Amino acid sequence: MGRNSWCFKEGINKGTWSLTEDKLLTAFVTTYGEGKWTTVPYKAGLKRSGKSCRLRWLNYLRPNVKRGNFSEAEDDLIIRLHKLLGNRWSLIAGRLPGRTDNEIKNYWNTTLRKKAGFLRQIHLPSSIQRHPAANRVLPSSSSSSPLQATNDTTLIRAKAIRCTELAFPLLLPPCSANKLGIPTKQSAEESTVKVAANEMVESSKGGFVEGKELFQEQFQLEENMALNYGSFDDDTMAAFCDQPVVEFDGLMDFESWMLNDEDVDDLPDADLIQSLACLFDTGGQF
DNA sequence: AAGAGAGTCAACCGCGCAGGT
DNA sequence: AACCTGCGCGGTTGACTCTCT
Repeated sequence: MGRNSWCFKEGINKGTWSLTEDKLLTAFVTTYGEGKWTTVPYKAGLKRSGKSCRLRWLNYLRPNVKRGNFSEAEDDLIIRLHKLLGNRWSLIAGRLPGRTDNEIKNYWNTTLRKKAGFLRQIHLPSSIQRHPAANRVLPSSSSSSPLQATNDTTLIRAKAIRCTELAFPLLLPPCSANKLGIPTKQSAEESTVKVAANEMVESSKGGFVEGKELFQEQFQLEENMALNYGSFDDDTMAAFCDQPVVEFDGLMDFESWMLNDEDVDDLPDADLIQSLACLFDTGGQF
């Protein structure tokens, strides 16, 4: 099925690109533009496959490709988007200007997977069932559906389930350890707090609320910042408007966020959006 | 100093989709 | 309907670097 054009041909170079090859490819694409990758090697005088040229351009040579370390804000955004979208690296990359899907994928596999593991320590009692929508089988491109949880990336939408006991990583300002048995901020990264849904706990906004309300508060706070297009700081819980911020206040904003962005070329289809709607639906009761 | 093991990341590979013939 | 072309995607590989002993 049309794979011949990408396949190995006699005398083709493989492996790391040389400076000369980079210059040839950059000069060609800068002059003639992207596209028609199968003809690029011939026209540019490169002994590479078109596929290799495309990859090299997109992941390395293209202008505005951001190199170097990921910021804390980028880490958080990737983790939250991965929780939402799964291994759809191109979609995730679409939300991080200058980052490529390959780079994000590598970064996830080498670094963020562990970090995300901690953030995913939301404790679910065995009796809790996921919302039926989360198990729905999607048509066609379901193999890359954001709902498809990989072995280690179980999609958990806390608002879509009913809990009797709640747990979350401590991202809130430190509460009194004596009152709640909550560790201090310093040890928060290794711990998960368990609070009964009906247990009265101190809210970050002041006063006491039930555990489930605090969890909802925490969840919404995180979700808003993750889906806002600004960076944020877990220590202060303050969003920084260093990039255009899109308010996230539910599915409709999520849809518009995804659909109105010209940089996103792989848009969710109607079923996907419907499924996301189900995930954001509390199912009537928390 | 050197060898082993772990971590990182550029690049490759196979698959599948959309559109054209 | 069947096949071809062009392309994009996600998983995997392997060379290189870093860290530990």
